[in-house]
Amino acid sequence: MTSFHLQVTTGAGTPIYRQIVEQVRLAVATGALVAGDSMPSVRSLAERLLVNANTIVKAYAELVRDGVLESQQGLGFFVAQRRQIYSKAERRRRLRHAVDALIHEAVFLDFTADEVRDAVDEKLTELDWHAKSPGAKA
Amino acid sequence: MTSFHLQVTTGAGTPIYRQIVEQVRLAVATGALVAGDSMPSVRSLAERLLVNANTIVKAYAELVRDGVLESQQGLGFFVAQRRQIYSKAERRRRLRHAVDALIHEAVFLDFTADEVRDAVDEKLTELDWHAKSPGAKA
Amino acid sequence: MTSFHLQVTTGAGTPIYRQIVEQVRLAVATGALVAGDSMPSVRSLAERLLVNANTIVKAYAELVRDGVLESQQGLGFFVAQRRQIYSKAERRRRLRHAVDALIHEAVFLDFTADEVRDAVDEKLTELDWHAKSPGAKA
Amino acid sequence: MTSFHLQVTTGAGTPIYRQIVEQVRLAVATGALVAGDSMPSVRSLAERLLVNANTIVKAYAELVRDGVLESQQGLGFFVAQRRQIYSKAERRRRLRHAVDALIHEAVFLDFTADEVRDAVDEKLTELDWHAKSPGAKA
DNA sequence: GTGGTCTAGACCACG
DNA sequence: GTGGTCTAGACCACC
Repeated sequence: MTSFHLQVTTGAGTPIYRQIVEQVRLAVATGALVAGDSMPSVRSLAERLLVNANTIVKAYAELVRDGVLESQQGLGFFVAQRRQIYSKAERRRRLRHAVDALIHEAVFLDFTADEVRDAVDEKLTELDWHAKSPGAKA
Repeated sequence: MTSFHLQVTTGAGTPIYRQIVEQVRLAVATGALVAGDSMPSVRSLAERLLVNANTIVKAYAELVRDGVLESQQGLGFFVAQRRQIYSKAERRRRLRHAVDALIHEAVFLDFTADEVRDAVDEKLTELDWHAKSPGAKA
Repeated sequence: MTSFHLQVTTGAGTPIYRQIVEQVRLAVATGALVAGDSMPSVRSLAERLLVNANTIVKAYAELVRDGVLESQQGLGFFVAQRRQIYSKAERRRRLRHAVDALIHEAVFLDFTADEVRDAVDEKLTELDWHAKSPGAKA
Repeated sequence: MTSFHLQVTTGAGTPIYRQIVEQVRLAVATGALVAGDSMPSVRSLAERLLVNANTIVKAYAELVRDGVLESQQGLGFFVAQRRQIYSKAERRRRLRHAVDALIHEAVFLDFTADEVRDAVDEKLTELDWHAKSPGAKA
């Protein structure tokens, strides 16, 4: 049970289960969590974050569906081997969807197109992330 | 559910939701309701006062906006401790957050930085959206 | 709202939400439901089947994730254009998983390998289904 | 929750769960409990009788197996109306059901009939499992 | 102890 | 009215 940092803010717009999903995904992407690591149990995490156990169940279920976690009955959840479960078309579709969400928020916040581009660039260079991971191929 | 007295008179000049707002405010001001007290549920109060549930929703919403009440998803409304309003850097924070969400999804889907940039550019030019609306102020 | 037949049996081993998912998938596969058809509302279906609304929510959510349905906020759920969202590897993985489930049940029921083969053949010829649908390609 | 009398004596020869089973059976037989009556929840009864919750679970499970009680997920246990035991063709029915599940998934994943047959064969030969275990009887 | 399914019923955002 | 998120707490299957 690698106790990586996990934190949720209630009252914010984003649902709690979504925050958990995002943070776990990020932790896996950055290597804070690696394949085989065990996740905190549904109940213990619910207590730690002061949320209902079913909220954790929902978050873990989504991560399982997306191939990020795997469940072992009676043992708990574990970080899965990284694999690309989506078809090329579906991946493009999802990227477009994510871009739309960003633009939607930016429009709502009244930013300009250039400000959006800058913000994206800034984040990309900050991560210094250019190429695909070699082993990943749908 | 501290059952403080609450009473509305229909047919009077003042809207029902305003009467509720005023009475709750008064109750808080006088100490009849203190921080942490739970309010009657929207439905139960609607039944008790023989008014439409949306009327209660409207009254509670105004009290939340004014920081008098707080809502806890799935539990109900509670008398608030204090209130805080954010703005200013909040806008910037939310843009960064939206960008993060996009990048995380892109990383998860195993796209490259350039593919992300292209997808964003594509969407921006598609919308042909360059400048802030004149009346908007950063 | 094409009122195709939908029926659940409580007390059986299979969860209610799973039964719903299967039946909707089958209806789409057989053409009983076609792209654009609207699904019964969460609430109405919950009443009709005498189950909790959240059970329907869970079933519909899974169908959305699998690309079978699409949700339009405030309007309801609709049958989506058929598309293959999974990568080739993931499809093989899922087929293997489905085969494992069958074998597991057959072993548990103490059938022979040939009996399993026959049962599969019987069903396949019954459906007279040989080739991929032309337009489907990940 | 018809609060019929229920009492256990520890230290006696008969196991606690058997005492509970007998008393519930008797209550049903004498009409102290009638069809539809709800039973005390597992946890509450465990607390009331000062025994472990699993003991109650065991007693209730036996009563369910015997058709005395019925369980309604999320609601609790209720005195059953009647009972029915299945077998015989049930085995065949369950195999067909399992096959159907496989075929549905395969159709959904857009595999061909031959691909399904191959996948099944592959798994069967992998297990090198041909015959029934000698002691088993259809 | 673990996860999984289900019920009941709350508020929320959207149309 | 629609779907969506959340809480609370029940039983179930597995280890």
